[in-house]
Amino acid sequence: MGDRSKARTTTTSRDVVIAELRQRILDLSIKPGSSVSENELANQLGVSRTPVRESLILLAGEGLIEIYPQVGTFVSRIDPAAVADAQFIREALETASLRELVATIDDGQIGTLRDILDQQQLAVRSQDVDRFFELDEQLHRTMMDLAGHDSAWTVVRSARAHLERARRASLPVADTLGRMLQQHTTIVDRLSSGSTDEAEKALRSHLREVFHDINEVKAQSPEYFANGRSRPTRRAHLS
Amino acid sequence: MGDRSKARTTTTSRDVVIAELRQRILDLSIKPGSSVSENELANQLGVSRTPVRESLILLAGEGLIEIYPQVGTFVSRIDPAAVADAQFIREALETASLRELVATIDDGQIGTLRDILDQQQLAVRSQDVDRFFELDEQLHRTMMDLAGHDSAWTVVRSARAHLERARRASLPVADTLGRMLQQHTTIVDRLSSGSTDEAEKALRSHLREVFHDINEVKAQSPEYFANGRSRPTRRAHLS
DNA sequence: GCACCAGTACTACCATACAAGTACGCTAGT
DNA sequence: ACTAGCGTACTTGTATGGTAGTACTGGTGC
Repeated sequence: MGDRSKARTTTTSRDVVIAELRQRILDLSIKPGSSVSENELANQLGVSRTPVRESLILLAGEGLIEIYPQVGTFVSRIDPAAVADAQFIREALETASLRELVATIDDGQIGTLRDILDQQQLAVRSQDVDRFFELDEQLHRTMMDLAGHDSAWTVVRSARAHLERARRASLPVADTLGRMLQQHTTIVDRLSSGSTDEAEKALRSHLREVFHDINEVKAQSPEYFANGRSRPTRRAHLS
Repeated sequence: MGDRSKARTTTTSRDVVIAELRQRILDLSIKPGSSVSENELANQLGVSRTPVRESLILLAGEGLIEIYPQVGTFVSRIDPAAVADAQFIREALETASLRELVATIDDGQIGTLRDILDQQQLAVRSQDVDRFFELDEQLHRTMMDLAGHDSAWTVVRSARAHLERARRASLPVADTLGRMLQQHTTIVDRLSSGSTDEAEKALRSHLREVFHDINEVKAQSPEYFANGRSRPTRRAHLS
C-alpha cells in the first residue's frame, strides 16, 4: 500500500532490475561517480539491454543516475546542493505531516509507533545497523501513513535516497544508534502528549543530524562528492 | 537552471516526445482515462516505438501515466486522493519556502515579483487565460527560486501537474483571474511587509482555491475522475 | 434470452541489430 | 620530449521482430 504508481499486478523483469539497481546504489555497492554500462549490467543480471536501459532512465528521473548520450551513464555523486534540497523537502513534508498527526492520533496508533521503537531497542543492543535503518525508515513512513499522507512518502523516499547514501557510508560510531533511538523516543513522547510545537522541533533537529554524518563521510571519502562541475570520466568504473 | 537532472547537452528524440506528451496530457488533448498505445503514438510522432515507450515509462514515474503490462497504457484519471496528496505536498513546500523568503528578501527581488503581477494585470484585462497561468507558474516558481529552493520546484511541478489538469478544464469564470491576481497581490504585499504568518495564511488559502475548480470540473466531466478502483477499458480511446 | 467458451486481435515486454556519436590511445610529425 | 591528428573501441540512441499475456467478440449450448 501507499504506492499509487503500482498500477500493475504482474512483476516484470524491469521491476526486478530497478529494485536491484536502487539497492546497489543506496548501499554503495556501486560507488557514486562510477560508470554503469548498459551492456555490463545486462550481462550481470542476465537480461537484455532493454529493461536495464529503461530502469536507468527511470532512476535518472529520481536523480540517482546521470545519463550522458553517447558518452556514458554514471551514478550521481553526492551533491551538497542536492543534499540540502532533499533535506528541505523531507523536513517540510515530514513536519507538516507531524503537525496534522498530533491532532488526530489515538492510543492504538501510538502503540504501533512504540512497537517500532522497542524493536529498534533490540537492534541497538545487537548493533544490527541494517536492521536499525530498516526500522528507521519504517518509523518515519508510518508517521506519514498515519497522518494520511502515505503517497507523499514516495517523494520523501526519493529525497531520502540522496541523504541515505551518505549516512550508510559513515562509520557507525558506537553510540550513534543509541542517540538516534533517543531522538525517536522524544518525538513519539511529545507526539503522544499533544505538544505540537515541541514535537516538530524534535523532529526537525533529528532530521538535521544527517548533516553531521555527511560531513564525516566527506572528510574520509571526498571522491563521492561532486566538488566541481566536471563530469566523471568514462573509465571511472575501473576499481 | 533549476533542473539538476538536465545532465546532457544534446537533444534526443525522446526529449521531444516527453515534452510533447506532457503537454498533451496537461492541456487535456489526451483525456484522462483514455488509452495511449505505443504504436499509435509512434506513428503520429514519426519515431519508432522505443523513444515513445521510454517516455511513457518516465511519465509513469511522475504519475501521469499508468502502465498495465500486456494490457495497455492509460492517461491517469484525476484521483481525488492523489489531488489531495499533491495539494499537501505543494502547500508544505511552498509555505516552507515562503517563510524562509520573508527573512531574506530584498527590494530588488520584490520588484521582480511585482513585475510579474503587472504582467498578470495585462493578461487579466485581455482575458488571456493561457498567458495568465503561464505567469502564475512563473510567480510561484520565482518565489521558490528566491528562497533558494529552485530544485524543489521539480517536485512541486510534478504535484502541480495533477492539479493543473483539473484547473485547465474548468470554465474560466469572468472574475476568476481577477480574484487570483488579487490573492497574488496580497501575498506579495505581506511578503514585502515582513508579516510571515499572514503571508503564509494568504498563500495557503490561495493554493486551496484549486479545490473549488476541481469540484466544478467533477460536476461537469465526471468521466475524468477515478471514482472506483476499476481500471480503464482497452477501447476507451475511441472518442 | 442468457451464460459460457473458444478464437482472434490487440497490448506491452523483451531481445537484438544497426546507427550516431564520443573518448581514449596510438602514431607520426615537429 | 611533446603535440596534433586520426583510428579504434566504447558508449547510448533508435528501429524492428518475435513472444507472452490479456481483453474483446462471436458463436454455441442451454
